[in-house]
Amino acid sequence: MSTGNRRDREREARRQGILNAAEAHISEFGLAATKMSDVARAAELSKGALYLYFQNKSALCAAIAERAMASLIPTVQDKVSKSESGLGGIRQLLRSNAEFMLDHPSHARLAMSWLLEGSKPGDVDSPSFQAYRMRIAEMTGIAHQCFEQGQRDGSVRADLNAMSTCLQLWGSLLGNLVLVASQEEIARRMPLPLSLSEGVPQLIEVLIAGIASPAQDRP
Amino acid sequence: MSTGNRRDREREARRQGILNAAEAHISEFGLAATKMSDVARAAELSKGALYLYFQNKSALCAAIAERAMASLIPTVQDKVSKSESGLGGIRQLLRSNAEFMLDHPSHARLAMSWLLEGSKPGDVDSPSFQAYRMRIAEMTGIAHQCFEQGQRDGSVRADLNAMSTCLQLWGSLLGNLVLVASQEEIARRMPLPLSLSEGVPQLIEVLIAGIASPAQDRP
Amino acid sequence: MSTGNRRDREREARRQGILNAAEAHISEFGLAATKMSDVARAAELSKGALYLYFQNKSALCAAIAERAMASLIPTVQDKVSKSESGLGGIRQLLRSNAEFMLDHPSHARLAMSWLLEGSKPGDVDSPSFQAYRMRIAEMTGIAHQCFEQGQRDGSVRADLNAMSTCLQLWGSLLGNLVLVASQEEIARRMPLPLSLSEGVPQLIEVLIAGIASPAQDRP
Amino acid sequence: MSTGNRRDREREARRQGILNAAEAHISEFGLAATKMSDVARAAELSKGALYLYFQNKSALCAAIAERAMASLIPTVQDKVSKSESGLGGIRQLLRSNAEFMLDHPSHARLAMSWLLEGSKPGDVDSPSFQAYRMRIAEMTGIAHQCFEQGQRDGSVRADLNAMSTCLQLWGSLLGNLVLVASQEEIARRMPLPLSLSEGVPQLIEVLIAGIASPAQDRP
DNA sequence: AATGAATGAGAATTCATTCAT
DNA sequence: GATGAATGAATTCTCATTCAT
Repeated sequence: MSTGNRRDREREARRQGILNAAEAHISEFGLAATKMSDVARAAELSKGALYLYFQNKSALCAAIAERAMASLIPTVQDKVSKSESGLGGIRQLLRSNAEFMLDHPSHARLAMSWLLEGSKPGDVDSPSFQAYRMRIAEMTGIAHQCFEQGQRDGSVRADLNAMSTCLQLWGSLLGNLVLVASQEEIARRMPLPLSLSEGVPQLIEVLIAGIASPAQDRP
Repeated sequence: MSTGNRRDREREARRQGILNAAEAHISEFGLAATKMSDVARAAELSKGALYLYFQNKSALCAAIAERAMASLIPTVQDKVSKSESGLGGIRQLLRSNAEFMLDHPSHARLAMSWLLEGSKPGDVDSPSFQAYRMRIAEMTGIAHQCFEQGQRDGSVRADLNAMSTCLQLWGSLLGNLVLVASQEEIARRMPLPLSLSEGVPQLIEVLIAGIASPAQDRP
Repeated sequence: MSTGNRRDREREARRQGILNAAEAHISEFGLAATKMSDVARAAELSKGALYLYFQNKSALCAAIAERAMASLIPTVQDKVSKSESGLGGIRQLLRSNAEFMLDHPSHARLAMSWLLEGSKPGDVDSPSFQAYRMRIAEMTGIAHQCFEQGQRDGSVRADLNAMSTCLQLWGSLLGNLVLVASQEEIARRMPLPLSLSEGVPQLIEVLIAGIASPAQDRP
Repeated sequence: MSTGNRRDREREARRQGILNAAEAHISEFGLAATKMSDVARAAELSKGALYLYFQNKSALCAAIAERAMASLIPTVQDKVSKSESGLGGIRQLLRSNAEFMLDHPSHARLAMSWLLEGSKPGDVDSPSFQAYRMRIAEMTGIAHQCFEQGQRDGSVRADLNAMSTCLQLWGSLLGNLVLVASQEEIARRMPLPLSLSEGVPQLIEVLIAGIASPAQDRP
């Protein structure tokens, strides 16, 4: 994996630095409010240098998302493999995802913003985006497998469509984690007695309970 | 409610026309891609006139959201009141919300975009925003009441925090309805065998099952 | 032709003002050195306002070229129609074109720069460009007719392909008028004893002599 | 001419490689669309290395033009010296130039682009540019001599100013060869039934006929 | 000599908002 | 009330040139 080449290592380090800077800014201010110049400043680089590492803003975003998933997948795989039931695997999967997005709020903001803004033609052709797509396939594969195993081992309701439900679980998690990341905004709309992030474990249990086989797995 | 004054009626009609135009454009293209000039053109009004009815773009958005909730609340109240159990009320509430957002995808897009973009100082002071806040309080009130009733009548799990869970249900619904509204974007990321909107009733049943008391209400 | 509408007249006046400003700047500094901000400043307008009148820089250029040809064509038509021979018509056509480009050096610079820079996809779809294309067709039509008439009336060599030769005459004229417009640059490359513009009538006579029937029309 | 020094020979080879790369790219895409990085990539050299061989982009262009003329001049001299009349010499000169520019479209594009863009202060002081200026003087000298010989031997019209007409012939040729090189662009403006390059010999004959003494040299 | 990462001064274009009519 | 022309700050992206290694 390592090239052994100093030049390459430095280049990769810079690339990571840019991703860190962008991620941090998106976490705090959101995607739309994150300008390339903000990223450049945060990365202590000139605006032009950004474009030596990423084709354009869209590719930069894709790279953030890709890196995030790439780092999350091994954890998920590990946790899932240690679960004794399919349902347990789903629980681990949800927990890992939630934990990750709580640590990296930019991921939730980015994923959702991206869906809402839509992509310009050409955006989806960047190498970063292609890589991102592959990660999604990996993660989706894990979830799907888990779900079907759960249906086979009786821990998960058999009447649910696996693919469809997995997507719904992810949508639910993502929706809620955007709320968490936007707690400040929400507080402008309604009184919030508690910290949103603390409720996430409960949310996961509700979702798990929702897909569990009737006489099963109440923790 | 009606002033009986032609001038006022016309003014209100124009206002509604603008809201319709904006809502339609946001439904189709998203918030960021909806320019004030697009709204003006669709409303067959000049750009300047928009500002006679709404302080700024943010207030226009607030007005859209407010109108949406205002129109939804009576339906919800009616449906909820006819439910025999608290859990049934929650189900009706989720169904009504889902139905509404499926009919008006702008609502889901707007609500989420808004959270993600954040608001500029001053945005939250507009009359439209204040009105929106009141509607949220109403809706929240209904949900909260329902939930607690469900806990009292035994249909809803007693171990859940009412306020927190209501918000989570809404987050789940919203997250999923954004996915539905962004089906095209999602299809660029993964293969989608089915129409996302068709899965919404199932999602609601999963959520309901998740909050139902153990030996209860499996449809 | 006139709309009788003050608004429209003012709008058209502004449009012309922008065209004038752009033309003047291109005449003096060339196309590549003419920035939209230069045009805006010269037209005493904001940069944004330019885009109320022209889709983009390319469309602005097309409009300059179109206006130039539109104003030139009637003169040419008049002069040509008064010629007693086809060859005489060609002479008038060349003279009119030359006179015009000497008065408006931007036209020669623009036409040539445009060829050299190439056009981005989409550039050729602007209304201005379409209009420009129609003007070219008109002018080409006049030249072609003239040429063939000359071949019929014996004043023009019969061995020449009409369309091809017309284009060559235009290429020759354009090439030379770019030299005239770039006299300063040329002077940096070689000693120039005389004003280039004064030689243009002679050039035209050389070209005319080149296409004239052997025993004909030596002035 | 050769230093006999390996170091120097290698350096010169690299220099030529850069010129080849630049020439090829300009031929295909034009001057404005030819970036220094394109040249570097095509020359299989780093961007920085370019600047070890050429002061800047402008000097690189000058060197291309200089090399082109340097290679063309001997041919021209040879052809001209074998002509039996001054007019014949001019014909050979035009033919050689045309042939060369058809083979190396970059030369026409470059020469014209250069005139149109203008030169920044300092550009004309580079060694390459000085050398280019000398080549122009040589070529001009040949043409001028030829022309005057033609006037003495009666093959060329005596009423034409030699220097002025030579420049005009060159302007005509250059103008037309830019059209040839931009055939694609022209096709976007008007229907082009024929290949422009095929017409060049005819153009030369027209020009020759235009400067020939009345009863002379019709081929 | 050679590298190629970094710079930074723009370039075109966009759009919410204002204001004279 | 209504208009729509005008603004101008902001934003993304480019590219000739430099310089530490």
